Amino acid sequence: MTEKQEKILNAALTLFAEEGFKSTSTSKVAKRAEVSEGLIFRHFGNKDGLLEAIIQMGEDQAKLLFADILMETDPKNVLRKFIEIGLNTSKDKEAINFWKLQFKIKWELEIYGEHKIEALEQALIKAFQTLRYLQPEKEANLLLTLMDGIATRMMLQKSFDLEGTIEFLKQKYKL
Amino acid sequence: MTEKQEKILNAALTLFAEEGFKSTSTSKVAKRAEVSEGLIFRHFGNKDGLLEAIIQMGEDQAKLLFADILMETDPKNVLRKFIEIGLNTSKDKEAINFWKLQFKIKWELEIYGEHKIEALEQALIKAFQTLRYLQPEKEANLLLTLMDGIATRMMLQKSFDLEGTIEFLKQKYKL
Amino acid sequence: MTEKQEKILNAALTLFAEEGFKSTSTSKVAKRAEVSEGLIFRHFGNKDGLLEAIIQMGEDQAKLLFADILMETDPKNVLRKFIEIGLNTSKDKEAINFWKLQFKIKWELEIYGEHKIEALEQALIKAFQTLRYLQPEKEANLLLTLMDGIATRMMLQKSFDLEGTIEFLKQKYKL
Amino acid sequence: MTEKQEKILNAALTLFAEEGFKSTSTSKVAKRAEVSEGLIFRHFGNKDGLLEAIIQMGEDQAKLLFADILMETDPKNVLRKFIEIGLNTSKDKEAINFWKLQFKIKWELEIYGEHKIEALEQALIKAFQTLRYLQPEKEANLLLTLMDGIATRMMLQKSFDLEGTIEFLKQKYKL
DNA sequence: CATGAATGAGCATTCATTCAT
DNA sequence: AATGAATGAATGCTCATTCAT
Repeated sequence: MTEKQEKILNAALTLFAEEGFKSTSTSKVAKRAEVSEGLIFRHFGNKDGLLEAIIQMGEDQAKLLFADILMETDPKNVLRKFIEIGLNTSKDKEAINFWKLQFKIKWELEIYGEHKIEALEQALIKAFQTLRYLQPEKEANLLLTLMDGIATRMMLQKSFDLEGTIEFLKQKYKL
Repeated sequence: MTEKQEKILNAALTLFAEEGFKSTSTSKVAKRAEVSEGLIFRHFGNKDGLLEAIIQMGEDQAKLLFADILMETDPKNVLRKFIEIGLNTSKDKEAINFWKLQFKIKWELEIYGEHKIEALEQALIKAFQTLRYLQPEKEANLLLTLMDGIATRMMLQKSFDLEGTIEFLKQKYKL
Repeated sequence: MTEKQEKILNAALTLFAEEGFKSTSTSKVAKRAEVSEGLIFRHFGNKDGLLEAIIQMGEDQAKLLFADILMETDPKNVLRKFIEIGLNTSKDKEAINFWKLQFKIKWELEIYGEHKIEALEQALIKAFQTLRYLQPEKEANLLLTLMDGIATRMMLQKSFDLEGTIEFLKQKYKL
Repeated sequence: MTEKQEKILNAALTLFAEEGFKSTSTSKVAKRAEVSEGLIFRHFGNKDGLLEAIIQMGEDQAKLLFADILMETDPKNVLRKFIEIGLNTSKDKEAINFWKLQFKIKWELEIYGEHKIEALEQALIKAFQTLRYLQPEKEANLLLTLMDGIATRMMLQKSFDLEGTIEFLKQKYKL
């Protein structure tokens, strides 16, 4: 990965997250990356290729983020760490961009990357099992679904009380 | 509202919901509505005007939908009806399109129409109060947030078990 | 000529003079005339027909204006009145519009209405003859040409000293 | 300046001069320049940018043309050269286009580029002063105004006797 | 690897004009 | 006579992509 390739990816990540994929022209990306437009195509083939590279980059990042949870053995810690993902994200500008892009793409292209969260789902199920919840699969699913809602609010509703919501959640799950 | 105006609105609603606002060209709308492209601009001024008309149309529909909940006096019924919104929507093709569009636009334009759900929030708070929940505002907010998550899954994750999730929710709230 | 026909002609005259023929859309004319766009075509066939009607209207007005000069018998008065046309025009908003339109159209369509000034030319030639100028045709032509220049400046150059120029001209021709 | 850029400028100059700025579509320019339409916008930003480039090109040319007059020291030569500008122009197809465009734009956009002729005006005033004319400013102004008239006729009135008029003028100023 | 000129399809929008009422 | 809905071609401009250097 050359320096210019990275510049392109970073520029594209920011712009796609801010304005959406369709609305961001390759010329805008080139300008922000301070690179000739042709170079984007040399490296990534076409605009979709650029998007894929960014998504891939994101998945790697996500794996790293999730690894911390997956390695946790104490079920309460699993839940706590999962619930706190959003809180940690909200403090890191780059992380926000990454997640924003994930959701924007979900909606723009109507692709829900189920496989990305499979491992996470299993970890949550196991945690709920250990904690003797009656319907651990359903609990896990509901929590995952709720996290989609929290992400939605967190990124779109300016007045959303992220910390309060997370506090309330932890209380509910007795963490 | 002439016949052709309605054809335009319907075509646009479907296409915007399917492909997104930016990705849908006015010419595509015109073709689907079997109408000249110029007519769109005669009636709605510009593409944004068309979108606004659709959103307005949707809001009127939403008000009708919410009115049923707002008039409910029994707190358990308030919660049940609210939770079941998604279920009812999922059976009506037009309603799905409308809600899909709402979410797509949220993400594409990053606008969260908070005022639209204010009345609903108040109704939920009151319901939780009556049911003696300790933190009715937080409960209401969490439920609303969860509904955003359910909507996200319902519309993007093909394998999502909507009915199971709703059943589980009702059980949780003892409805 | 109905009332609405007149409203259309007046609106078109003003707009064509202000913005030019090509740049003025029929819809703008209709709006300013407070008339439906279709009516323009009912009455004048097409946009060119509207222009022709205005030009005709202008020619009638010009004939009236020139008649005063043509009926003059004293050669000095012929010259004076001719030279002072611009001065008189400059005080009448409607007249300015009319002349502006004439020149704009000249340049936009590259039509020089020679026949319109033939009678005037003859009157000037005769005046110069009577005043014993050596080359009355050339004198007449030069004066006519100069008037085109004066009109150009008067209508386009904001700082143009119309009165001074006319005074100077009268002095030159000993009027 | 690439070859295609020049082709665009030349095509645009001709077309704008022949049909006017507003009436000439960028697609027509592209076709005549045998170039893709997009290229016009890549090089000149937008249609106005193209016009500006042409005007700039013309102004450079005009400066060259005027320089010859401005450097002249003999007052009679100043006047003669000035009066003969039109004659020289009339023999150069490209020059005619340039001047035609200047006047068309004057009328289409109602801009009179006063600063362009200031130096020329000063040179004329000085010439008339040296020749002991009583009102050199007024003489200079009148001559400039007359030249606007000559240009108008020369370019719009097919039957205009340019050479005769200039001959007559030279005689009047005893050149 | 990197540039930037060049392309052609597509976009939102405007326009003159027609037609049913 | 008058309206306003409706059309289809054209307009200025943007975009993703290609290619010679």
